[in-house]
Amino acid sequence: MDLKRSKINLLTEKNIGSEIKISGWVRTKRQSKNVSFISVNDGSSIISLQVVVDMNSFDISLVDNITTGASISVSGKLEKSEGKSQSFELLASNIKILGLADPENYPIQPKRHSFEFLREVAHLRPRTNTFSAVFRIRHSIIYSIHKFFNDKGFLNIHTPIITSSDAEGAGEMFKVTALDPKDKDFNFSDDFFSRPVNLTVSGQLNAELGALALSEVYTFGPTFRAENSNTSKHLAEFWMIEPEMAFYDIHDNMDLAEEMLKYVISYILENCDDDLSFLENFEINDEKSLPQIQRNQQPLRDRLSSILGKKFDRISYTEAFNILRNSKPNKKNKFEFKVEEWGIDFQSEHERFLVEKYFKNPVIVRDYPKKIKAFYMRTNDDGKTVAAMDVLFPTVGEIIGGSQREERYDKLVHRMDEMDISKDDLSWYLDTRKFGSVVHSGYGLGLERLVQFITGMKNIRDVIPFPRTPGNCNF
RNA sequence: GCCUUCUUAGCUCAGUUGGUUAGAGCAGUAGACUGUUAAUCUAUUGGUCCUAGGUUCGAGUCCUAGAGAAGGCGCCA
Repeated sequence: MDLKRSKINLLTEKNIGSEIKISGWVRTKRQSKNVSFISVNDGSSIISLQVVVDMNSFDISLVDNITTGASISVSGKLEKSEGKSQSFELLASNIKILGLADPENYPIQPKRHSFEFLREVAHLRPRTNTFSAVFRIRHSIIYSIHKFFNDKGFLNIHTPIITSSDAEGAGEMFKVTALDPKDKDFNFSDDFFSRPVNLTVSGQLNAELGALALSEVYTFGPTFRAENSNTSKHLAEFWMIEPEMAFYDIHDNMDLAEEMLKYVISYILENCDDDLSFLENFEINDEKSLPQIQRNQQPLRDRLSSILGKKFDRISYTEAFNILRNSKPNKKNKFEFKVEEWGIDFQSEHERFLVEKYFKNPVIVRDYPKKIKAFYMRTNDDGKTVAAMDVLFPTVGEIIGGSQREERYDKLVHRMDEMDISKDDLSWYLDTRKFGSVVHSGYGLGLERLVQFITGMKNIRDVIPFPRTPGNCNF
């Protein structure tokens, strides 16, 4: 009677007839006089195992204590199920309660909760079907990204989380100090690093150093932005994948981005079908209360498959600008921000028009006006644009932002002067352009936005275990 | 940061033009039930109507301020 624990996702009809043991958390219990049914889930998949308890063979008080949320360990024989919703079930011969869950206080009930409520109990929400599905898919996305790059010969490098550079212009930074900022003698020279330091807003500049020695590298780490952004697409702490490749121009860069996104999506379609199918049905039910126009036009898995079918549309900023300027909504003043002058930054309503209405396909826009882009992007021959590219996806918008980097020392210095960026602080960065500089490119992919797109979750706070947003740093 | 909306039982919500003891479903509790699938049936506990002021004979409902949340926008990934 010393059975090894089986994981529920690995049980198949082949195990019918054998003695097994499982452990997990009770989802629901359905009890009648002679028999009790307990759904147990161990997080290994969306599927719970039905445990059948013959009430005549067990102490009633033991079964009474098995409530939603309790953890139990059950051994017995796996049998063909008489019920409709599963092909096999576990006939309990031995039940051990591992941990009670007081039903008066356990917040997760076998019913629909709002996502807002579940955010308040984020420590327990992985015990729900939706969140366990999202987190399993999140894991598989992360795994497939590592696999994609590994198979292509990229090296994963860790770039610093605490950084002294603040010149990247990627947003407001969180200051890091070991001192008491309220101290009136506060002085950075007395601080741990003897200088002001921040949490990283991007690993890119460091990753470039790696690429200019190791050819193809990528970072995959946490990123921190102290922007007061209150939207369903922004987090103060999120995870970013930043590949950086020597000898890649902007077109190689776009090819890689498209190949990677398609690889990950097809990996998830192949390996996470149970979870995707659960989320797909959830979304369909959820959207029943919405008017037709606000619903998704296609079920989740069809949306993902349709990304794989076609090449992403690729256009220059100028082409996109002309499409937008001549578009119906622009002529009829339906856009909140009218498209009139070349050089404007596109608003999310413009991006959505391109992706969801005009092309009905992911779109890569490249060659943006240099005025609206960062100093490190390579200036094009026209002198007005830079070799930047944004990958725009339906629903989540900008999922990737990248560029070919300015590898020419003089031009880079010129841009830094123009934009008033300290050459002293970035002398190490400039060194790579002094010594053996080469054409190179890279991009940043927001992990959570990709998870959002793949799972169909509407709020980014529901695709990361413990979201950090303005005014919210619980757990 | 800006705009809009919301906050009623543990959860999800209803609550009429301001009118008496504030309602439902689920959960909980007690019981019933020969195999259930968010089981079902019967009974039942549970309320600082977000907070503080104000208007009124009377406020869950109207007004002001504050707190929290959601959606949209900006910033971006």
